[in-house]
Amino acid sequence: MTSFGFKILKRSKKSRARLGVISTPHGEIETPAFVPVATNATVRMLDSTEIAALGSQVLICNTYHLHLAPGGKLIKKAGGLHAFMHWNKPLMTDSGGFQVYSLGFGTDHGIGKVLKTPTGKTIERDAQPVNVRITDEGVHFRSPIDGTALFLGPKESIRIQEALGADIIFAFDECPSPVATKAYMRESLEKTHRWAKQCLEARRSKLSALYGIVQGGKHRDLREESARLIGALPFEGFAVGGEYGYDKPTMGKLMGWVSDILPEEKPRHALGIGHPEDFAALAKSGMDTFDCIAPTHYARRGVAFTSRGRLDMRAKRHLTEHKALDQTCACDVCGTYSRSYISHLVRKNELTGLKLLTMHNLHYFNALAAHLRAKIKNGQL
RNA sequence: GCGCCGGUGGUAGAGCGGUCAAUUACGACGCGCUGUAGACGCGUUGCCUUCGGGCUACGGGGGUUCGAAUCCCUCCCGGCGCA
Repeated sequence: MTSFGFKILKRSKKSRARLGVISTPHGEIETPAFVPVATNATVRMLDSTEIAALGSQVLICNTYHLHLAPGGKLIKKAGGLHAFMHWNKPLMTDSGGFQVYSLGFGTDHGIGKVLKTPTGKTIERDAQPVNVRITDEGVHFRSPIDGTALFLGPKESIRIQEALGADIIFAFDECPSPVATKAYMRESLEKTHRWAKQCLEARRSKLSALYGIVQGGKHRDLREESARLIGALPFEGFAVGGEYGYDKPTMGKLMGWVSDILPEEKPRHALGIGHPEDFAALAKSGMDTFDCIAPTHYARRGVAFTSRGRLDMRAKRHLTEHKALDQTCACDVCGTYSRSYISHLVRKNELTGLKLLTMHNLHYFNALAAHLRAKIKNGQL
């Protein structure tokens, strides 16, 4: 069994981009890599064999959700997450830090972590979400499904993640809201930093590589401070979380500033960013892996990502188009089925339609990442 | 032929004298979604509009009433029962 490692094969002369390989006990990840999201130990609509066939190298599952059901203990008894879901390639688990936001202020304000239009809302220092209580020690959750109470702090998150046994696990952080004031951000950041150290102390095994998380919102000073502090801790890799400003250029710049501070020889993961138009910016700002729900989430809403942009397959016009979803795509779905057929399935709420879109989108995202690697290799990025 | 029940917007199906252009669901159309609570959420869905409102509508016709999708008469159509 190989242990964790990261090798940089090539550094771009034009940007911070690098071509690399992450080694894990369950195999290698060629980077930059896109990481599909498998929250409940499944990429929705697909089984593990199908996921692998679409070119996915690594998945990210969720500590909060898997702890609620079926529970870390059960999964451990099943032989760990890999055996449980029959996925023998690399796995990551998110720490539950995102749920601090998504089930907290995110739900309260009805917004995601990327804000395109101002909401007029702000979160002042010491404010608390409705269904989540954030304390210095950790976070008290209440499941939106059945009200189950769950406390997650750095120690709890690490315990659960070690029981799940992913190859890469993440420190427990607070993902702050994009509408938080800087005063709130400052305090949140200090919490995240304390928790990062506590996560390192809580580790019992080195079977899983532990990534520290840089926060700081859209504030350059906070981001840099966070990168210096987290980057100096003995994590095997690093992640950047939270929001990165309203526009893409800002995101690229902020990511780049963080990259410049983080230790160069360790891998970097961008948490929850990765629409197709973000890929190049992520790689150029020095990110090695990044996960995003976009391909799977949008597929279940009937949207295909293609080389010519998003296609809403619910639109009637696709019903009469007998060509492939994306004529330049090499995936089985595009090689087999027509837009017309897929549109028909989606419009009739047939799950097969959503499945086909999930497959295509995942292939598309994975191919996009492969293309990125090729460009770095050829000195084009 | 007699008796009973029923005919409402794209569909199903509420309403049963004013607050009804008509609840609701589905459908249709549009918008949103970036470490997934969510095969989801939001909006529009008779026609016209200077956005104040105006017009035409609840099988057809006629009546009662200040006022009818709602009550009465009649015709047409459907279901059930008896001949």
